Amino acid sequence: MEETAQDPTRYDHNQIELKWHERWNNDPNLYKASDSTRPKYYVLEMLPYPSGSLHIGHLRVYAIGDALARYMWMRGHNVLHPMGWDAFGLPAENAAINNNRHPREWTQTNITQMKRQHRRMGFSYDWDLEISTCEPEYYRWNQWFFLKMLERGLAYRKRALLNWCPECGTVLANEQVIDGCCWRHESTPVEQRALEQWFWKITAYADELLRDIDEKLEGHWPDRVLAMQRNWIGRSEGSEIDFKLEGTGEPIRVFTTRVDTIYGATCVILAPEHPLAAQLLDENGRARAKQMIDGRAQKGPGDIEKDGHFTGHYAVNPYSGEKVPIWIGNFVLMGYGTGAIMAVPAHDERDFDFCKTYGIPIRPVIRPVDGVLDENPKAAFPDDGIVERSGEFSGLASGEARARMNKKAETEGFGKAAVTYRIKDWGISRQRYWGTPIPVIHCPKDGVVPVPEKDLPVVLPVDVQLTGKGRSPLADVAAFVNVKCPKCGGDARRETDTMDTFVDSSWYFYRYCDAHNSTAPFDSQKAAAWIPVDQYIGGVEHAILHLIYSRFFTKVMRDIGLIENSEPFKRLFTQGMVVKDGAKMSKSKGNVVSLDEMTERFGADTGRVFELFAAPPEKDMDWTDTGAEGAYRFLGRVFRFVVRNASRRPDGSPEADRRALRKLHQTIRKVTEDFDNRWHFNTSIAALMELINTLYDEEAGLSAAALDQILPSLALLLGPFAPYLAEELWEQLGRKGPVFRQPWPTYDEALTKEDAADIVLQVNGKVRGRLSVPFGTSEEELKKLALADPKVQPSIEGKQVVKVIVVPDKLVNIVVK
RNA sequence: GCCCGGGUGGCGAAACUGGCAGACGCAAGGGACUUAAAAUCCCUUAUUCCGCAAGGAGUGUGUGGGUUCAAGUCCCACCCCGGGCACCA
Repeated sequence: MEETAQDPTRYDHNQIELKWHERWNNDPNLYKASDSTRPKYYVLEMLPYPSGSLHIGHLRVYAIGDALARYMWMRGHNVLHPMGWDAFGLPAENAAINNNRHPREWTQTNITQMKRQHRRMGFSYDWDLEISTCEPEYYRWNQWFFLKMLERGLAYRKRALLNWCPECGTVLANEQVIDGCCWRHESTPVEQRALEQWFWKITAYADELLRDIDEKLEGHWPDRVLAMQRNWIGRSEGSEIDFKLEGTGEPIRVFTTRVDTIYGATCVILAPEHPLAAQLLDENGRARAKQMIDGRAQKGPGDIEKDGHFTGHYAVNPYSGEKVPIWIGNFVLMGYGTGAIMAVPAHDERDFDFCKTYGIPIRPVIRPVDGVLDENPKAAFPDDGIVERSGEFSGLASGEARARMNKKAETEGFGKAAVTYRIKDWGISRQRYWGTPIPVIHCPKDGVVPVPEKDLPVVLPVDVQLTGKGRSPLADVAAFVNVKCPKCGGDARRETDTMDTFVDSSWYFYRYCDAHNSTAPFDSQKAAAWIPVDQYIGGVEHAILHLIYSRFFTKVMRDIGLIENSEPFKRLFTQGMVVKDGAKMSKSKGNVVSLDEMTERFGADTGRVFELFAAPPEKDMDWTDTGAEGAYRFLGRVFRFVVRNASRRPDGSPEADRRALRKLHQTIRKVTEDFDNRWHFNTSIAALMELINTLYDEEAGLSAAALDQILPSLALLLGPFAPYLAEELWEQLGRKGPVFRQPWPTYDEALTKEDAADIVLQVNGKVRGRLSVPFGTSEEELKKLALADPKVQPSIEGKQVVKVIVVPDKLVNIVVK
């Protein structure tokens, strides 16, 4: 490119942005939320993982959050807008294994890089509050929370079959298994392994987590996220009923939601892992059970066939006294309900399939409310109806029958009404290095002994051999493992598993409120001043993982007495993905546009404006370079208009002024409403484009007085979307910044009014003409004008006018026959 | 199978409470400026038909019905696409 003389009307994004970047960086208090006389507003984007460097796919969530933060400042709030790093995690460890770099060093390098990019984008973060979860100052509080959980009986250890990802070399929580595969390795099937693990009792809060969805979150969180959480918690009301093992009388407890069908139960089916199964089965049967368990662990994408095996034993139905066979079946899950079911083939599709296959009788006991009992059903009838052939309960409606049967079970002591949840306790142990050490010590004499609070943090050792193979690398670090028991002083071993990294992100937003506290995770009063987060923004992929863990943590913290609120996030917004060439941006797809490249070519402002303009923020958006050029042209047009007119003092014409000011006030209204109602920044930016188009049209006729109003307003309106350009224009207009501390412009409703009402004239709903009349013209008058209109005349001539609909200031529709 | 979204020009989209469908941008075409190009500025652009033209007539928001003076918007049935859950008893 050839050297050209400096043209002050050229929009040189690099020159402008680097100038302000420099100034902003030299002002550490610029974005400090220090004015507590203003109402608080806490806006937060989900904590990023420092994976390397940012690309334009990452940009979107921050562009949304920053626009909101700046707008809320301008609306007079004291805004908390922090940023930090979810710095523990597997990629760091894998980088260490593959490239022989220490996870800490790898992580630090990435943080430095990404922080530089965040700053270059001009986001309004208070970097003073920056946290990094891999620092002992942070993770010691994970350990502290662990001890609190232990004290309250919310942390426990048990041996269980767990999801093991061979690729990660560690176990996964249920929430981290997707389609039978690991959430990080989409094509790696998860294996079942029996391991001794730490669990947190999220099930103790299942009911409250569910209830607060309705009571506190509904209407403020996206429906689909709430639907996913409800589904995940999976509350189900039913009954637990004891069948008796024939011979010994040992109770076999089943869970059912349809106790009203129990007279139709023709067998009892146990999960193959059910403890009783091992007792009842012979050697051959146990082999079949093992087959079923293994077959299920390796289940591929498709369904598995129903498989069953008769134990040779019988159980007695407590209502009918009938003797039914006991089977094991691969479709009965040990982890849900009681791990045993009664099969009612006539009224449950799965039971129908199973019993059909094995020739077990099918006995209908429910008839449709307005029908008869189907004696030979071709398929299960799963609906509620009227109970038949059920002794004293015959003739009752299903619901009533359930209530009375539950009562009977309770009175006679063989069962009760019961609620079951799908959600299971959160397994937090991980057999990896780069995470928070679990603060307990195993003593041969005293068993599991918590590390005393005064000894926290248990610091992650630096010198560790990482292999990624099977067990925690910490187990091989003698200096770490070998300790004295805090209770008896004898030789003991440290726990070598680390915590799931979702622990780190479950409470970080509290830490921002008091980021440098060295005696507590945070000060309760400081947190109370900011929590709940007013607006949380992030990807929908965390709908059940992070967002349910954080809700759980908040409830526990409340019960500990740290805070008073029960929900962490008042409002949640989930932004759409950035798509390029029809696919989500990712390294493996090779469609990544680096943020640095984009910034160099177009500037941070253009990137932000385009990402907000191309689609409403909750929908996926397509990145195209030509689209970004459009956003760049728009900013250039604004820049040139302001620079050209900053020092002109023209006389102008009242008509041009009126048209331009009308557009200005309409735009202020539009952008304000978009912020306050639905965040459709695409239409806000479209409105700003319309404004600049009008200003170009009217430029020659504008007066100095009009310009004095228009130019500063333009800079302010641009502030949330293109902060660099806004600041530059503000300065060129001779104003003192920063823009985001100025009051948001207000509009005058009277000035937004058009001169005249544009009335559409329709005949039978078809547009035949239009009319310009003063606002408030009477219905009578409009009707008269419409009927007399020369454009309308031909369409009604010779026809009978049946009716005339008049919508004042809008439309007249003449109905003719 | 169940639960959420969604289907509008060549493309991304707008139309918020039923009242002119397609704002705004991209792409495309034309023009101005320029020796030329880039940049910039201006104009055209859903579609079919009639007309030399000014202009006019029709069609059009996944499909089929319905409600209404009036439907992208409301109701019923269905098709397609995306996401979530999926032997949860």
